[in-house]
Amino acid sequence: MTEAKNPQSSAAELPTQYTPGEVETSLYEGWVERGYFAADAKSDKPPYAVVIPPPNVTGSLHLGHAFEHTLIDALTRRKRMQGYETLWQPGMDHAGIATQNVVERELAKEGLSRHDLGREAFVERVWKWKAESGGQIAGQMRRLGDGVDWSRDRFTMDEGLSRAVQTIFKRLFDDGLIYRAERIINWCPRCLTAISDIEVEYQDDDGELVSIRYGEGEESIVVATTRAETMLGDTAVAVHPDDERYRHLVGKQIVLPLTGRRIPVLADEHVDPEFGTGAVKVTPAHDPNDFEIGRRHDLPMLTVMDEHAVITAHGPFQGLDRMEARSAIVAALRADGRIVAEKRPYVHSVGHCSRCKTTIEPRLSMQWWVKVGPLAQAAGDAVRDGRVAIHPREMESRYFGWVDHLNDWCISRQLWWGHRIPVWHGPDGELVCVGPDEEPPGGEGWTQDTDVLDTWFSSGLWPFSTLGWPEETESLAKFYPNAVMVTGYDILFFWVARMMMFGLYAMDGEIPFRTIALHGMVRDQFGKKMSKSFGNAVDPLEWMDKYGSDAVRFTLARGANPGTDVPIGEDWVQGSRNFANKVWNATRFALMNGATVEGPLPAEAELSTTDRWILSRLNAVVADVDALYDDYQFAKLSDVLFHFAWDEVFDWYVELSKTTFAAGGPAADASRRVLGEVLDVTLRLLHPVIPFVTETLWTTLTGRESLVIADWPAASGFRDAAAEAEIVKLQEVVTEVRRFRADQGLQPGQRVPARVELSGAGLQEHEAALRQLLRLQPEGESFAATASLPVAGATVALDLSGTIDVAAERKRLAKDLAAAEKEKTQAEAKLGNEGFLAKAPEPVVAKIRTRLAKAEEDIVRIGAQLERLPQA
RNA sequence: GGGCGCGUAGCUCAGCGGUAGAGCGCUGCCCUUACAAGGCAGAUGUCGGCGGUUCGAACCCGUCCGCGCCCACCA
Repeated sequence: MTEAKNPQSSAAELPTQYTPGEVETSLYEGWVERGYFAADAKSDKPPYAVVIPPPNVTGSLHLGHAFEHTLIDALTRRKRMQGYETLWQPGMDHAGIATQNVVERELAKEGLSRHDLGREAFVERVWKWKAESGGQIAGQMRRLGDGVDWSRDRFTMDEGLSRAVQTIFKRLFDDGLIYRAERIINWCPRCLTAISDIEVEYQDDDGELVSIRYGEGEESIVVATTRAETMLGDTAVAVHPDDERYRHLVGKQIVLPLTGRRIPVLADEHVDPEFGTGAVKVTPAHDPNDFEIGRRHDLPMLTVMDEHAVITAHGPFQGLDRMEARSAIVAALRADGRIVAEKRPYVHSVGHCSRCKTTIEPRLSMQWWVKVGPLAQAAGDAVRDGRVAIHPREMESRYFGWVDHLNDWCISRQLWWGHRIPVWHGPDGELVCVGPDEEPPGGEGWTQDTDVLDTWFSSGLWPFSTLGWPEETESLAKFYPNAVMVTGYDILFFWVARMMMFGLYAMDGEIPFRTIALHGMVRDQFGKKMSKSFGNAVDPLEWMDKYGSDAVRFTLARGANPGTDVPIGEDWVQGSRNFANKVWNATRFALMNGATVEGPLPAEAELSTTDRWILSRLNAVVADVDALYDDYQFAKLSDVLFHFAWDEVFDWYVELSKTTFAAGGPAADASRRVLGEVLDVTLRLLHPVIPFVTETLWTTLTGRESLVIADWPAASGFRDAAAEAEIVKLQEVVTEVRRFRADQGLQPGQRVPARVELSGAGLQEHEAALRQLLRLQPEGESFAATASLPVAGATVALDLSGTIDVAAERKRLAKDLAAAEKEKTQAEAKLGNEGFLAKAPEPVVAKIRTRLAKAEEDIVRIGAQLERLPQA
């Protein structure tokens, strides 16, 4: 064996199996300590910035986070290797209502409510929770290998970001884009707060549609409702203006049952005469449509429920919960003979609080609003004019559909956990919006608004608030706009659209990021949604402990087709672990055989065909992977790397190199350098997705400091089509002979005397390797060919000493013959088709001709082989 | 009611106009000195149905059936 340039001891350091364990943790801490992930705003390098979609501090990360982090980490690691000043901005979201609910549930276990503590103590308590949850999340991120700049860690409620919130609030307020108004809002009677339209989840519930007769005799009209309890607040009945049936009643007053109140019948365009009876009860204070009708007709707004959705209207129903009231009122109406029809069950769409699933109660309420018109217009335009690209493209329509038909955004929440609205109320109802450096108005009777802001208000500022805005920091100048926003399609409206609106507004029309790359949701191995209640949710830590972070990451990346959901099962993670182990062992082999990265690659003339083949393929793969990264095709690039590494490098190049190494000499030296090169580059290519195992192997292989700061491979442009074709041919010959051996029941290790004739295929160079791969002995003196296998112009004759299984061989050949004949028929049919010849492009026709020629050749060859077989 | 998308090997999914693919699973042989978390060989599909366009369709068009998601003020 030739002296290796690499210390032989390095291979001995590697055990025969890859065990991720604590290796991963210590590697990660080393990376952080050495400052690899720190982003320097003063750097001359071009910037590449991505913000983390800040996880809610409601607990710990799930597999969906691991997925998203894998993608962002891979992107940023590659860019860092490419020489960009890379910032992966970490941080977390206070997640107002979600976190408040979690802490309230914790309190409930102690038998306490937030009111027992009072606002200040409760908020204190939430901060304590935040510290715990935040610590847990940071730990998970480190375990995953997230290359974030921890020195820049932010929280949506930290001092700087609170300042950003106050600044933009003030600016919007002064621009007239934030206002206060009393409207029907979505009220959660459990969370006791207003929520925005998109925080309402609609689902089909079973209800009961009752038709109730209002008024008496001639002057009566039947209305239908699923919410009978709201009739207590009815202040009109509406019909369509053109509806002949009710024309005589319009303008009249009729008696509202159970109350004795007289309410008008009025005409309004909104009413659909086709629906139900064509008459609608109008409850302006408890239904958004009715509210609009009420506004148009100047109706009284009669509130009959309190914030808990308990009836407040005077009378027998007072104090009843809305659901109790519903049945009580229906019963009372039935007793009065006023129920003229009932439909049960009646399936209809009902809104629920997305946080606690309680049925939403539309409620008339004074709230703060953002006037989204101009902001949404700009957000839509930025995508329309191509300044921001949405990937995958199909998601654009969803974005436009939302941004272009947006109602004003209710931003106030009656919660305690969040950014307090910076407006002070004066004794006479004055409103003063207070900016960050301003003193709130003093004096008697001035109090700060008690509401807090919707949590998405602060996260909407994330791409620039994390960089120091409103200060004009170096970081802001360097890293805004971000390169890409990687996030789930489920929060396109909640978050992405808001960042677009606020980014463009606060940064004077500058977009927050150039590309929006939307990923799907992680699902279980059967494609089912993961959820705790369904019992199929997985703690990423569990799998990381069992199989390593790399395995989890690789599995997630392999499933990441743009915008589509990602199924993941434990078996698949196991498969990825196996891949990591394979890479591990291939590198061990290389080290044991003196593979090296030292010195220049041997000149082309010194390289064997095999070397040139693998280098040619390597360069093709580098180019492919680059293109796929630029298109956010994580699944495909992972697949390309998986197959290149395993099928081509490990199963063929490494196997072929064994012969070369055994022979020694300059060819072996050249191969050692090429193997070193191929592994070096392959490890670099794999590093962004599986950083840990690649780091361990690469530093051992190269003796250099770290792959994290290594250069990303550049395709050299070296390609050798002839070498590629030659190796493909060699693979054909080897596979064919192996197939024969398997069919003949030969044991894989059994040596067989053989005579090989490879010059016809131009494969002479590979005879030694071929003999090694096929376990073929020299023919010896008494050689008697009992089987002769012609393939691809080469012939391999084997001496099976008369033990050939004729039946098996006949079966195999018959099958091949049938395939060749089918092939011939198909090709002939094509070539006999004038339309095809006239219209098909030349390369296609040529391909068919080649196929036909090969099929004919095969038929002759196989026929001859069959003939040579002894009769059974 | 609108909009988007999906039905391809047992499972989960790629492919989106020129001989049907991957991973896992399955069958057989093998502990061949990097790796049994491995090697080699193999089996498996009327590409949801029906029409149409085309020399040629899993891929384009129409239609039907079955799913999923998003949006919408169905009393």
